[in-house]
Parts: sequence; structure tokens; C-alpha cells
Amino acid sequence: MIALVDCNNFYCSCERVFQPALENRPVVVLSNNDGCIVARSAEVKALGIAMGTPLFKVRELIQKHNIAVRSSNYTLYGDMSHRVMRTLEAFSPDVEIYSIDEAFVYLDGIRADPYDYAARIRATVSRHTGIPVSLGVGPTKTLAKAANKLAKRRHATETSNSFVNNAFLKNSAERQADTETGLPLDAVRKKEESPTPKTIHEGVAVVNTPSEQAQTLAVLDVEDVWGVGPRNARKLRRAGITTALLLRDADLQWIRKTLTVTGVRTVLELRGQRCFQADMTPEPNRQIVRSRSFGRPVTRLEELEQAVAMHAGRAAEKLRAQKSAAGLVSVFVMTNRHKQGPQYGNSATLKLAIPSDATDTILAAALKGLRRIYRPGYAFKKAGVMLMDLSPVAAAQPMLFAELQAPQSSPLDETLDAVNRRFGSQTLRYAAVGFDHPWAMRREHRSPQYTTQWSDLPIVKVSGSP
DNA sequence: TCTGGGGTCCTAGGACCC
DNA sequence: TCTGGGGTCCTAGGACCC
Repeated sequence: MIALVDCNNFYCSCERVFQPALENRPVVVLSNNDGCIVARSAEVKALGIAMGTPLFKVRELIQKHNIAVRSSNYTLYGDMSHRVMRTLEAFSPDVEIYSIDEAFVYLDGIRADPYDYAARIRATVSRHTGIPVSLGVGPTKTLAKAANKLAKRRHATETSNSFVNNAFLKNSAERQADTETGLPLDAVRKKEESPTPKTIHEGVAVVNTPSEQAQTLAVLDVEDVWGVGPRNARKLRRAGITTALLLRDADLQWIRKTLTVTGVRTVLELRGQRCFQADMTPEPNRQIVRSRSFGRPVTRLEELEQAVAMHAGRAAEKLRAQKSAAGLVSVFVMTNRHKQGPQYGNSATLKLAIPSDATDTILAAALKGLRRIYRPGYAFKKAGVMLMDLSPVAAAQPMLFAELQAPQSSPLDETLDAVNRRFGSQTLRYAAVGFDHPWAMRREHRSPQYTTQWSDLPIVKVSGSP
């Protein structure tokens, strides 16, 4: 069996751990530049604010419901994620970290009852980190994902009842029935009690026996299946496949034709056959991208150069961290497509004579590319650097006639990385990055870096003490 | 005023090889 | 008059994930 552990509203939960006053308040966390809402507490979801909504569109709702707003604080979230993952590793030798807030925990060889074990994991993560998690357990990754959806619904029912209109808890069939019958929500909720009382409770769901599988998939909308995106969901719905159960039982030939092999794998996984293997030791990335929107429009080449130099430097750091060298350096700029006015976007890709991980080489290539694509008279919104054709440093292939004496790694970069690891990113940087960045990202609501900055440590006041 | 960032995999079609 | 068959590699674009 495989358990999918998913942190609930992860970024919001991180904020709450260090500011308990947020506990019973609706909370949102914003994307870079404070642009969109990328994380919502249960209360906010219940208000119907969608993932990815631009902040300026819901200003009034935020006022009205006293929603707490935070800029994203990736230093904090990254550290909290690490703590959660370390805790999980105590429960199984095989933990696959899938994203910042999710991990597959393999329970093969673990004797305990899966439900009890999952409940213990949940309680321990909560005690060690303060982060609430949901666990879905099933024989394949896709079924574990499905079980997790069920576990989350249950959890949400328990925590957000004061905000209700729990429309999002039910699948569309039930949503429909609900408006038709006009039944009070509580009555509706009783109808959807778990298949077997013990298998779904308190943020944990186990989907194992054939009947558990069928009952779970029957109440899951087809778009909620892992691997089915909005495009394919529309195709499936047009063909009458509206639930995960109908997808599971669909004709494989037809699926192959309509959704390619990716779809076939998903269907087989729903049938209990493992197609997505465990991946405990992730391969290095095949491509590295660093880009940011600007806090305000940028028109001058010099400012773009500083931004591109910064992205090139950070991309190179990431490259060195995974011990790769890049063969191709690409740079891109674009204007704001949401705005009136002349639009322009372009990219340039340069091939390095020898694959390199050196900041100076990559930075020089990126700036060269930028000067090639820059056009005056445009208000740029975003710039970025992309590294491709990556290979392990040890195996870097020089071109036949290139000079061979190029060093594999520069002592300068090694020092730069060491200093920045210790004193923080960008402590030491190339002069091309510059100093004042009026175009820098906006983060007006950022919380302190509680766990990674001495100066930001939370202070505990004991009552009665000064 | 204000609209994120970073990835992967698959396929079709073109270019090319013998 | 007649114009094969089989293969690889690369890339752009689409779809998905968080």
C-alpha cells in the first residue's frame, strides 16, 4: 500500500504555526509580487475564492471577511517542508518527496493496520511540526491520490462548518441534487457518509477492498483524478465519462486514442495496477528556469541587464547544486499581456562552446542574448533565464575544436556558493546584478523567516515576566 | 495600480540517413 | 512510363503536475 501525505493548505498552515492568532481567521497567501492567491485556508475556499484569483479582484471580500493576507515566504515554507519530510522518514524507509507539500510513503512491509498507521503519521506530523496533513492510502499512486481527496473532504467538513456553504465538498452530481431537493446541507452531508465507518475519518482515508475502491471512485468527479486536467476532463465529459469510476471502466482502446498512453496509465492505476513507479532518488533536473515578473514596468536596457544577470546567477547556483553543466543558455523578455499598449516577447538561445556551470560564462551568454532581443519603447513585465541541455559535470563533452583548458569549476564560484549558503542568497554576487532594484518584486505582507534567521526568531513571553 | 513560477512527459511532423 | 521502405533524431506544441 502507498500513503499519499498532503499538507492541508500548506502555505496558510505554515503562517498559522507561527501566528496562532490566524487559527480561526480566513487566510490567503499570495504569489510573487503579491499578484494572485495561491493558497487559501478552508474558510477562504468556503467563500468561493478560486485558486489563482488575482488579489485586486477580491479586495472587497477580503475587507468584508477580515481575511488575513500574506506574501509568500518560501524560505519559511521550504524549511517547514523539510521538517515534515524528516518526520515522515521515521515511518518508512521509502519516502518519495513529490512536491513542497506532498510525499508518497510506501507501506510495503509494514505490518500495522494501514488505517491506524496513517492516523499515527498524521498525529506525529502535527505534534512535531504543527502542520495538519491528510493521508490517502491505496494500492497505487492514483488510488492513494483519490483516497486523499476523500480524506480532505472529510477534514474540511470538520473545520470550516462556520463558513459553510460547503459546495466544494460535493461532486457535481450531488451539487445538482442539492439545489434540486433544497435539502439542508446537514442532511445532504449525512447522506454522503463514508463507505465503511472506520476507513474515513479525521483526514485519513484507506481505499483498499474492491468495494471501497468502487465507492470512492463513484463520488469523485473525473476532473479530480490525478492526471486528468481541464482539457481532457472536457473530452471525457463529452463522452459521458463524468466520474472516476466511469473512467476506470472505460474502454482502453478508446482511452489510448483519446488520451494517449498517459491516459491508459491513469486508467490502469485506477484499476489497481501500478504504472507509476516509486522514485526515491530523483534525477537532476533536465532544465533550470529562473524568472520573475517586475514590481513595476521596466523599459531601460540597463535594468533588464541587472535582472537577467541576477537570474543567470541564481540559475547557475542551482545548476552547480545539482552538479550539472549547461550546454544551452536561453534568455527571454516579455511585456504585460494583460495591459493595453504595444506587446513584445522574444527569446534568444546561445550554445556554449563547452558545457559550463560557471556564473561568468552563463551570465555573459545571457547578457549577449538579451542585447540581441532587446527593443526600446516597450514596457517589460518579465524577464528570465533558462538553462538546457544539461549534463553531469563529470561527463561534460567539449566540442571537438574548442579550447580544452577551460576549468571544470571555478574557485570563485565555489567561494560564492559557500558564502551565500552561510550568509544568505545574494550576499555575494556579480557586480552586473547592481544594487538598487526599483523593479524588484513586491512583497508587502511577508511574515518573518521564523526558522532560518536569528533576527526573526519568534519571542515567547511568559505571563507574569517582564 | 494590481494577473506566479518551475517543472515533466508525449506526440506529430519535418529533416535526415541508408 | 516509371518514383521504396525503414529507420532515427530533433523540435514545437500540447497537456499535465504542484
